[in-house]
Amino acid sequence: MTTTHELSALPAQYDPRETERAIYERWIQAGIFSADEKRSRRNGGDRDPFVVIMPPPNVTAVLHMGHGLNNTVQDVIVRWRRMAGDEALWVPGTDHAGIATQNIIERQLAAEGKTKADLGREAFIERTVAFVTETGGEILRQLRAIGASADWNRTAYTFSPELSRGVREAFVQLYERGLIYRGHRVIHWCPRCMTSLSDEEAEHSEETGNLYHIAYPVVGGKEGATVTVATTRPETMLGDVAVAVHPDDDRYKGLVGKSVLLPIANVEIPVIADEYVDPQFGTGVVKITPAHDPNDFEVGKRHKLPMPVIMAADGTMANGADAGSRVPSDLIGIDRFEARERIVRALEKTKQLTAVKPHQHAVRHCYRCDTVVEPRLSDQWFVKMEPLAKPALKAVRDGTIRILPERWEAVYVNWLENIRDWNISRQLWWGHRVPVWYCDACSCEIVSRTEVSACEKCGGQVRQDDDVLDTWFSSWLFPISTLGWPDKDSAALAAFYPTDDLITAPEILFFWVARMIMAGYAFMDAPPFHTVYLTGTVRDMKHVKMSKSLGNGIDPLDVVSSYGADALRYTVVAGMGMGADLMLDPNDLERSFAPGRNFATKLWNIGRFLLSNVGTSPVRSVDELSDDELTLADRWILGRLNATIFEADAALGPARPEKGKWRPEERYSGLRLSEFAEAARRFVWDDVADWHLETTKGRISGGGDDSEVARSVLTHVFDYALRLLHPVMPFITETLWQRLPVPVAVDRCEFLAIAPWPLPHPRSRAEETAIARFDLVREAVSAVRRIRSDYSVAPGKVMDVAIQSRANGDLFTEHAGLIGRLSRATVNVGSTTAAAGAAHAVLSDGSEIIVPLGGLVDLSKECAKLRGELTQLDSQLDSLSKRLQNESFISRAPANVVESERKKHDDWTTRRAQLAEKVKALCGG
RNA sequence: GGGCGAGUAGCUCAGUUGGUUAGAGCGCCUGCCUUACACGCAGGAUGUCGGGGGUUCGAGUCCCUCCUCGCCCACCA
Repeated sequence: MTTTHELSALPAQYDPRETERAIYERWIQAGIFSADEKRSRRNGGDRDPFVVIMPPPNVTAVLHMGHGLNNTVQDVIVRWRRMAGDEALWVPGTDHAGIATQNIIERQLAAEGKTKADLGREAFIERTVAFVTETGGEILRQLRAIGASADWNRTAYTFSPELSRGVREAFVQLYERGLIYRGHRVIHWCPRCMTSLSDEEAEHSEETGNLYHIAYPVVGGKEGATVTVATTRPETMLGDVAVAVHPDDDRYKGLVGKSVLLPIANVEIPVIADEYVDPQFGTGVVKITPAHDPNDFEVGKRHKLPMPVIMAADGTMANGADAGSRVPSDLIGIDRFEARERIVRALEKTKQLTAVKPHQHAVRHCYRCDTVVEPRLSDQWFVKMEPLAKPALKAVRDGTIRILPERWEAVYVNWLENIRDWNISRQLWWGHRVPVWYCDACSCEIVSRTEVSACEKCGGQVRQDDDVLDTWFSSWLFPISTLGWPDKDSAALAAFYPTDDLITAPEILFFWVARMIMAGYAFMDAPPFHTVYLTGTVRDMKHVKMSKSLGNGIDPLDVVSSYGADALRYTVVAGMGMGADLMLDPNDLERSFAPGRNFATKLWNIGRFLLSNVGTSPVRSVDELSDDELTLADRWILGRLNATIFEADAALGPARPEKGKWRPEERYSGLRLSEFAEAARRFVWDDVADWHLETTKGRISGGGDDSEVARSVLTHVFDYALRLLHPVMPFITETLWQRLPVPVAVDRCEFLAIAPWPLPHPRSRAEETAIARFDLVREAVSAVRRIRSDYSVAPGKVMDVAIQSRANGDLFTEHAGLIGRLSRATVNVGSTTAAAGAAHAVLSDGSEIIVPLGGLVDLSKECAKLRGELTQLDSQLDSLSKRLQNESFISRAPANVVESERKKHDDWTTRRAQLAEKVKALCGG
């Protein structure tokens, strides 16, 4: 793209579809999203690096509003820093998503009437690779449509050879440090996905089930003696190896040491005493099923009990290890829930089911397929988390890392303080294979960074562990592995690690964010980032989370094609408080995205005005303009621009902690994107478009020196407005900026996307008075307009207006023409006496607006209005007087507050007198 | 069961350390196609700031309590 001006006029209507794709293409070709290691200060360059790692979406994902929101926020921040002169890097990527992807392929196979076993492991993986290769890049392509300025040359994939190397390195390092071990214990098992899950992957949900009371006969006791246990999962009773009571429970003291007969399985099991039992709950007797309940497993270990497995991997009943023939033949192969029914019925028949009570309890479900998970005894690989958690906890406590919004810090701390070991092995085919080899000949175990083909000790055959690693075991390395780790000499790692902000959804605070922090300290001895920003959730108008399955989703690409990416981005950014949920109506996209679309159109039309009025020939630089060349309106808008730049910077920054750690006063500041967007919108719409632009209308066409001043100021102001808005609305601002008249003698870069972020103008000193004085002019205009509206004076009729002002007569005299033009009136400034039959208004400086209505209007209306005002003023004045007579107030309130209240009292008193006089003159009495 | 958050205009939400007459967008009402813009312009209405109590000269803001929603965590079978 060239910087020469487009001489053709802008089309009347902005068509995002026509422009967005082309502009994005030019950005890519210019390479402005590519970060250069050598320019990073850490590598001897002259720019601060600013790095954001994109939360990698699943390779199989399709873009939804959640991605839209999250990636827009990231892009706004990255674009802001890029313009601010940082070496900005946004690393994109995807996640191979073990369970999720495998499920999709399995579903495809099922549709073909096949299972993964039919294919075998190798063919299954080949097929999955083919699928991922074909469809995997789709979501990243979609992100380009919303303007994501990521460095696509660095696109990462958790299952790529490079990142896989990091996964192995991490595993081996942790193993060598004794932080990875194989454990035999009860874990969460999804019978549908046929794999183990981590604690985090087994989600709780409150459900009403039943608490079944079952009587177990006491062996050798009195005829008919029983103990009654309570359970929510009767089918697990076949795996019972004991019943337990509390050691101090007098009810059952005599029973401990005796045996009971387990119904159906017909095995004798002991009664034991264990502190774990709560005498208050249920019957005070607990059945102990070590292989199918984590607590019972602990009890079982303490009492050295056998641990029979009575369920197969798919959740059907089976006699597994140590089960003997506990499961009767008619239950074998029966699904666990069906088996529950059957067992309950059988117990009813034998009168051993003594009660069924509804019971609220938390049931865990698989986070991928929602199947109820089954606690199951098995061998898994675990990461010992406590040593890893320590530095991660310290980092947030001491301000090395901050989490926004603040409240999530407590959640984070709570999780880390109660951290439990992480089950990282999955019984899947799709994922990084556990890098452990076994030699059966000498029964040794080899953990290796490279492939092992023969036993190191005996040269015998080896076989690799069948399991793969949890997907999160690769994504927790993302901030380091995408930058080249474990390659210690990686230029990218040196230039860009630690990164800066991490922007993601709170759902993965534990899955991903906390673990990345742990990995950062474990492998780099440094935090991965200094700021975690957790966005809200996108919901529909009933506050239900948007999801494809519920059919209440919005496809961001629909929004892009209807209203443009900028409309989507602005709406999302402006509508979202920090960490707050965003409500959008999937049934009314037009209304939902109106704020963004309307604003984009507004910008477009300002651009059209500029092009047709200011033209395209170079303008003077504002820096050359002297104060006396500028009109009051010019000085006002330049002042407002300065204020807006300050507001924008205050809302967004600081970009990084000034002294390495967040100091208390800066810790929760910045990243208030909606405030930033709102400040920019107010400036463009309320100030530039509604006021300043209107004041230039007579000037530009007038020719001469002032015409040049007006062209210059308006161009400058719009230029800077486009810069401020570019991070939020990159496409339309770039389009308009490319056509802006270039200031004389000012170099400018090729793209707005890399144009310097606005700095406050040096002219700022005199601005405060200019702002106050022009505000009075605006007040006068509004007052006249209100009178016109209140009295229904026809829009076409030019009204005669008199302004009386003691303090600012010169101001109004000077601007009488402007005030008249903006309010459609002929304005005279002087000492006209209040005429009967005229409407009045008082400005904040005490100046009076008088509009003779020439009998057009019923005066009683004006009088009623004035009397109402008077009454209101009286009551306000009354409470203010009381306050000022209150000695506590005078003595305890800060002096400046008291002073301003006094001044207010004086002002109001004057106003009251004027008003009363007016009422008397106009309405008599 | 533990912890956290929210309740402000019809809707979605701002309201920094307590201090002018509580704001914005959308919606609504009135009038306007005023040659950049009807996706617009001008004007307007609407709030016992969830209820109650307290601290204070002063509370939407701080404290207590209650009510209503939401979220996170949790091995009571």
